[in-house]
Amino acid sequence: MLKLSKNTDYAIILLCHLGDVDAPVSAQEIAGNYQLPQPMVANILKQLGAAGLIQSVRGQNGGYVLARNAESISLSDIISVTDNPFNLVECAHDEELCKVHQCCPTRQPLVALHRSIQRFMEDMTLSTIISESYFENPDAGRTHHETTHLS
Amino acid sequence: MLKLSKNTDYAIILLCHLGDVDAPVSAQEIAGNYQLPQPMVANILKQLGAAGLIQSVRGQNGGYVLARNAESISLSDIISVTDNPFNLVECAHDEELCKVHQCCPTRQPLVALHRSIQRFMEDMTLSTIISESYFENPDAGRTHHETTHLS
DNA sequence: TGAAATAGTACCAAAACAGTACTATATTAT
DNA sequence: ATAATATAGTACTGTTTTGGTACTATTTCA
Repeated sequence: MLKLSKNTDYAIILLCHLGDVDAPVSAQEIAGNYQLPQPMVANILKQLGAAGLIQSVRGQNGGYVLARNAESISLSDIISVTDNPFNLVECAHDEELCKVHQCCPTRQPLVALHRSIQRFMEDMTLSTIISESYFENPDAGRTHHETTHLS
Repeated sequence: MLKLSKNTDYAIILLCHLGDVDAPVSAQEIAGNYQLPQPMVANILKQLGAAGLIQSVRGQNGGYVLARNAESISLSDIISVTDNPFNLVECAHDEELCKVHQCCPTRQPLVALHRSIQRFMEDMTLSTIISESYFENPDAGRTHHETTHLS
């Protein structure tokens, strides 16, 4: 249906939060903060940790921290963890999969679209996302998430 | 999962075929030509007809023809018929839907990505798709779909 | 009048998504 | 030590979407 999964949607929120805080943040804390289902948040953080995007700190007062700086984490990185590998059309990566191996009219232009999206996602880094978000708003302090309403 | 539905995938193939032929083409004919499931092809053609992208000719020797010229049919038009309305994120069109109406970090950049994809799909017309496809290959005649193999 | 085509609608199985549950292990505060 | 708090790993479940089918009615032409 050409839309991002909740996993990805949430992952971006989580990572933005982590990118904005220095101390380890727990799943519970984030889930509470953004009113997201705690088990899902925990799951996603686990995945992001396993993928090496964030680093886990176990034990009491533990949580997660970004494993690299926000400039080096791209939207593409995130999506490849939380969504299945991005493939606008099956044959985009593996031409063998093309059933219509006669004269497939779709491949050329759709692969172009695929690449275009891919590039956008690679260029869009977490730091860009954070700077474009409302975290940086003058009247929205780090802990006052109620202050700004999206228009 | 951020991929095109089979419906859309097939629809593009069907429309390319129609754009390449003048006389009405039946669902059966296309399904046979591209080895696609006939009922699905029929379904998709019905939808495209209802949406006004193609025109139906009923009765024996009937079929479908493009309702407008291929320049005026965009990938966006096609997808809006065969996929659910394109929404990379729920809040892209309807901000009210945003659950995290506190300080949603995702909205700005994801709406940007959404718009970028949207524009690409609006600019990509059926005639462009056809001209980029292999229909126009010198050695691939209109009815010889076997001649070219995608590499 | 029968064959071939679309029109409309409804249905079904399999896959993906969204979300949950449970057990084990690590760390720290007391 | 040990209880509390956290991640790690894994497996499960209900709902939605997708992919595909079936059936009946209607139109048109030979």
